Amino acid sequence: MKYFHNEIEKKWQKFWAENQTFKAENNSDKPKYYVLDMFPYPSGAGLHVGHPLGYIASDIYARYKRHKGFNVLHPQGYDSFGLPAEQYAIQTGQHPAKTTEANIKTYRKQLDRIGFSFDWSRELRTSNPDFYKYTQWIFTELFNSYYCNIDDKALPITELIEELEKNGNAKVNSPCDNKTPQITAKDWHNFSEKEKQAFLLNYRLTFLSDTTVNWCAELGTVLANDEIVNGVSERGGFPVVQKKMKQWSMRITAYAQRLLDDLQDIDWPQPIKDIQTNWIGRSEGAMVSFKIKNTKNSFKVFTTRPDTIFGVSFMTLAPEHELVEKITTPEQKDAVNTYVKATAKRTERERMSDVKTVSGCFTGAYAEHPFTKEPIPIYIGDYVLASYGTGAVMAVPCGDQRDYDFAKHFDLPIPNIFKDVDISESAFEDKGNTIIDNSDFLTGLPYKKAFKTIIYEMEKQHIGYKKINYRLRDAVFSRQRYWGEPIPVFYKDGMPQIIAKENLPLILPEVEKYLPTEDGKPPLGNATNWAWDTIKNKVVANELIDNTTVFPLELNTMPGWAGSSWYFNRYMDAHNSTDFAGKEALDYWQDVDLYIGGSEHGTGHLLYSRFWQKFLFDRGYVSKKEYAKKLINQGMILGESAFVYRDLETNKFLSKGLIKDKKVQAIHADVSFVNIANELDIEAFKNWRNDFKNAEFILENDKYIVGREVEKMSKSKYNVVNPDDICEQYGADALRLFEMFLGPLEQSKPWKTAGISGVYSFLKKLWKLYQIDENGKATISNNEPSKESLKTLHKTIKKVDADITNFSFNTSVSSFMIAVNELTQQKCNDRAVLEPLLVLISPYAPHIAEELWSKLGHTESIATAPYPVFEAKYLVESTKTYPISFNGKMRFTLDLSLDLNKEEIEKIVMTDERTQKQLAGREPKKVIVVPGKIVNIVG
RNA sequence: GCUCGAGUGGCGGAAUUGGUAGACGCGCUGGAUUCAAAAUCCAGUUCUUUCGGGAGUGUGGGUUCGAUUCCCACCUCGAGUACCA
Repeated sequence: MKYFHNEIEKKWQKFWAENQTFKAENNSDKPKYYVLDMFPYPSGAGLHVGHPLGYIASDIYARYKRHKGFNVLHPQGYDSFGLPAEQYAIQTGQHPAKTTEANIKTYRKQLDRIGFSFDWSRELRTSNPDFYKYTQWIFTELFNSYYCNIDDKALPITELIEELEKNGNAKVNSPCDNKTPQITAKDWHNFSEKEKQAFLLNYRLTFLSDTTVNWCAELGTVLANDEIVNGVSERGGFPVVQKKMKQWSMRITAYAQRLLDDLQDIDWPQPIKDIQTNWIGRSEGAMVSFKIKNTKNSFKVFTTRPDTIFGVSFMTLAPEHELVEKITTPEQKDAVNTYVKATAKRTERERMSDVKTVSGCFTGAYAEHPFTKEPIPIYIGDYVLASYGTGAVMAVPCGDQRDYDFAKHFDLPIPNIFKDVDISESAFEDKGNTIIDNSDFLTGLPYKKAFKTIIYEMEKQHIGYKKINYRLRDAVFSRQRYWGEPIPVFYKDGMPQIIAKENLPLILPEVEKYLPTEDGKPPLGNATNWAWDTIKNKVVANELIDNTTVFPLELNTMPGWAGSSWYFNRYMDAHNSTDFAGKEALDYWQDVDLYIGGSEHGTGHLLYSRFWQKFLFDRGYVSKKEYAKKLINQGMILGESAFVYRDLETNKFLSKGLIKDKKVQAIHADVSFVNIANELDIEAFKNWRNDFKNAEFILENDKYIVGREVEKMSKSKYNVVNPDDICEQYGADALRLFEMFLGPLEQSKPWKTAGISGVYSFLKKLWKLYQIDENGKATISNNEPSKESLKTLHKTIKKVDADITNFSFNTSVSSFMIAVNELTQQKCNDRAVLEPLLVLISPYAPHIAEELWSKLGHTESIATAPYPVFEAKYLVESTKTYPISFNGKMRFTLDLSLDLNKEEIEKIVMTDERTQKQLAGREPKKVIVVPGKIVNIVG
């Protein structure tokens, strides 16, 4: 009987679905194991061959763990809110829900063909009200919480209110302590309700504030820092400008230190940890106050080099700094105004592209040096960012290159405060062991000592204090879009109010237009009836609302990362209708044991989700402060684009070898028109697009040879390979094996369809090995297998088991090939070998394994079979490698078929040339030989 | 600029973490089978050679009896980040 992958695969996919083979129970005697993929955004283009790479790896692992006796949770769902569906809706008028639904159907069909062991009964979609009900609920919980720096955790806001009533905010240092004014209990009592609400916004973990945001006019929305790449929007590549807007933000900065510290506890790839560490950007330094001469004003600066304070020769404020207006002298007013306006106009991108141009303006004001009392001129300059530190710096030109350049440009003094250091060309930025000079009481001290001394002195004289600063910013949470979770907030007296849990979800309304309203409100502003209905009938039915002063509902929606910040908890109890997940389920599944997905989410999803988990942990809703123990980033599968070359003179297409030094235009040709030998199917190409219909080709050796280049797989490059086609032609098992065989999981690698013939012929050989007769039964013997066959089997068990543990799936595929070749040669047909082998292969190629398993007479799915145990005794047969330990290690390979005893092995080892070299004439005191393990020579 | 990561045949990539470099697959060459093709099977395939060998894991040094693996410097490529005081 021949191997027909199509029949087999369809049959078993149906079997698994009908028997719910992979449905996970929320309790079991078995230990739990949770394998999670980053769920896909269902785009209109469908899956290409690169997408399933991570899913295949996680599926192999999930199936492996089931064989190993674990109760495995392996769910899948869709991140179904997002911008592309909305943009498509704007263009075509199609409701995003409809296109999303259609896309999900395509995705599901494609995924099903690959034979994943997902528990689809737990499928979730972030755009589903059943799901976003809890996304909204978490938002309200964040709103109702503050970060307590004493307990170092989030607490209910009610506890803060109690404290304010008793003691004011003297004790509760908010993370935003720069801006929050100190109040007493009396102040609090004197506040009006509105003032109280406004004050609490300084503490809530999600809060409304006027912030400078990245505004993208083309997309009509604000963007978070991680949604901007090279100064333009990640999606679409549109320009982004800075703009002040009233926005919801998430106070992720409150968690900066814990997000940093807890990286130590999780087994995540080092690059991701590095990325997050850099993004959080912790730096230690000091906050220093400077008085402004002849006024009562003062301002603070943050510096990482307080030890260089005697090298300050000017101060620089960000052009947006609030003091600029107050301190600028009348003579400088015009110049300053011009400069401030000019910088405001520049986009982020322009600012970035000319970082070398020094610009700034003198304010006319002077600060007072806190120690020497000397006057220091105050400048403004756009190299100082309003959003970092205090938006002001003390400039030490001898110790900072930017200050140095600024000083040179404006001809300001550059006092040298480093001993024996030349600063005539550039600033000296090394800390090292430099000795501080010309610095009053710091003179003669090395960096570290000077740092400590100056902070001690500052704190003593109330000039400044030690301070840790983070680069991380609070995450802007509002989006002026339609296709996202509505923010569950209404406004009363201008102050935001939360919609209670029992009134959630706040359903996304239908709108006629997906564009902003005419008066510039977000798309939800088109749904006036929805807003009023929600308010009156549901939200505050018993409250009297002043229709004139209250705008009913928040019209912004949540950003794309809201749903993905907690979805992993929902899978644990996906159908719970009263809570985001039941306590029992949460306690049972705890956290994700293995998470697989792309590294491009390092500063987005992978950071935000850790933040939300910590918050849920603080408030007692989940039991783990990190949600994923281990993370693996799968690499990208790249496409191999094909190019045809149009001669710019004759307009004819030249075969690759004929280009020489002619001027040609390279044009992407669809890769499906090209065969293994890089020959183009000219007819197919002509019929492809109208403008190629009458194309003329100049051939070499009667063939048109295309050029090839490895690029990202994308529709516009016509290099996309569809997994459906591969499944049709070679089968899902071949696709799975091949994707793994392509190379290490975490590396990027090009896809070459030609290579799949290797794994395909492996599957055919495997099939042949079981000798299926005309009745569809395997020819199998129940005899004792040969020693060789047992050796092959156990060697393979050992290797594959180690491979899976190390996630090097590529080498196990090699091992399978070797095993099948050897067993074929040995003419092995023994049940005791062929059955365990099938279990080994089953995670990788589940369909063929199931089919052969059933042909061996089993009625249960192979998925429930236990993983075979490796027995060392079968490997110590012919040769064995012996490591020798003596000032290092040495390995020996001895032929054990000779059945050597201890003494004989010792003799061989001792007379060996390498041993003699190692001993270099010395006599060994003792030679320890442990057969099968180690040879130890004690010198 | 800073921070990571990687350089091994024609190609994708192995190498038990310091012990016979190039497993396995693709491709290529030759052969068997076939009227022929596909499919399948067998042999070969790092380079060089006067057939004894010699060289060889980006380059140059070092440690070691022994280095693709460890250390130092450099070159190239990739990723992240970008005026963060």
